[in-house]
Amino acid sequence: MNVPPKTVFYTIERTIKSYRKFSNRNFSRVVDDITVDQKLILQYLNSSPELSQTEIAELVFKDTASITRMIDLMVKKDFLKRSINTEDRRKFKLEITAKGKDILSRLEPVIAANRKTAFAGISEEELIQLDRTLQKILSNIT
Amino acid sequence: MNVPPKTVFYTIERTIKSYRKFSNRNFSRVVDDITVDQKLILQYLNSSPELSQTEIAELVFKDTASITRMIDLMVKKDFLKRSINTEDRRKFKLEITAKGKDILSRLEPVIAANRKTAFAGISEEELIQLDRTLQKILSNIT
DNA sequence: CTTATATATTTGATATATCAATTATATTTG
DNA sequence: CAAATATAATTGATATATCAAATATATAAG
Repeated sequence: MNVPPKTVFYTIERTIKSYRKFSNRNFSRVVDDITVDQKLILQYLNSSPELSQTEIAELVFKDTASITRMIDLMVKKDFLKRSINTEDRRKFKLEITAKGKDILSRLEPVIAANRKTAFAGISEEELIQLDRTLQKILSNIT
Repeated sequence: MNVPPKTVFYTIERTIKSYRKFSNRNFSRVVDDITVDQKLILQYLNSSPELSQTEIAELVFKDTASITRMIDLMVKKDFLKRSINTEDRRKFKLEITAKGKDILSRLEPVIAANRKTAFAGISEEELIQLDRTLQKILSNIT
């Protein structure tokens, strides 16, 4: 017997983990060696190039230590270039490399296709409702 | 402008991460040094004492390598006892220690209170709908 | 200006996640 | 039965998560 109040978080967890795996699998068909989170960082930097590492950390719900290490790796893989920010020498300037931009453009259609597959047979209204319920939960616990 | 089809996974991720933090915070008021996942393993073993490590891994959506290490730790912390399973010598018998049982009993009310807080103002019907939508997404991607 | 405080990032320690390879034991098949 | 295959768990390598402490720079307060 499944009682949603007792199992909803279980289902949420399962959904997000499955989606991560699903996305990673599809990404790896098009691009080598990039994770969902690295792609997300590229996307954020692409639309807001002035983001600091701390701001990125907030956006992706990780702490700054994780971001430091992820960006180290992304620099090593030549997705990003890190240089000193002369405005505020505590920060860095993060730039997407040509390789990073290429990857991003090749991933865009995959991202769209992933969503389409995931939401097949689910109406816009139903997604709005899903979002609304999750927002309620969020505001209850934060 | 927030378009749920593009942001729902973001919200799902945020919700589950916040709930994890919220739970961990509340657990640590009652018990020292236990994580949400370790608690979950204790709960599963409590209701199904014959579970193998592989079965536990499936239940908590982790791989067997993670479970090996988590259980190592839980044995070290005296939450669990690991002994050879004479029926099938590839497996182990996992038993909850007295300390583990005590922890579990002290956490039960916290778990119930966590859910109550998280779901305040959300009807049973709404939770069922949430669950239903997530199940649809799951079946689309697996 | 100088001290105190705040902010941005890094580093170290420890836990967890994931993949691939390995070991030990069980089961199947020829 | 012996060889092949399958299953359970471990180990090693690498990435990530999290906390606390450290470092560097900026800003505020006296």
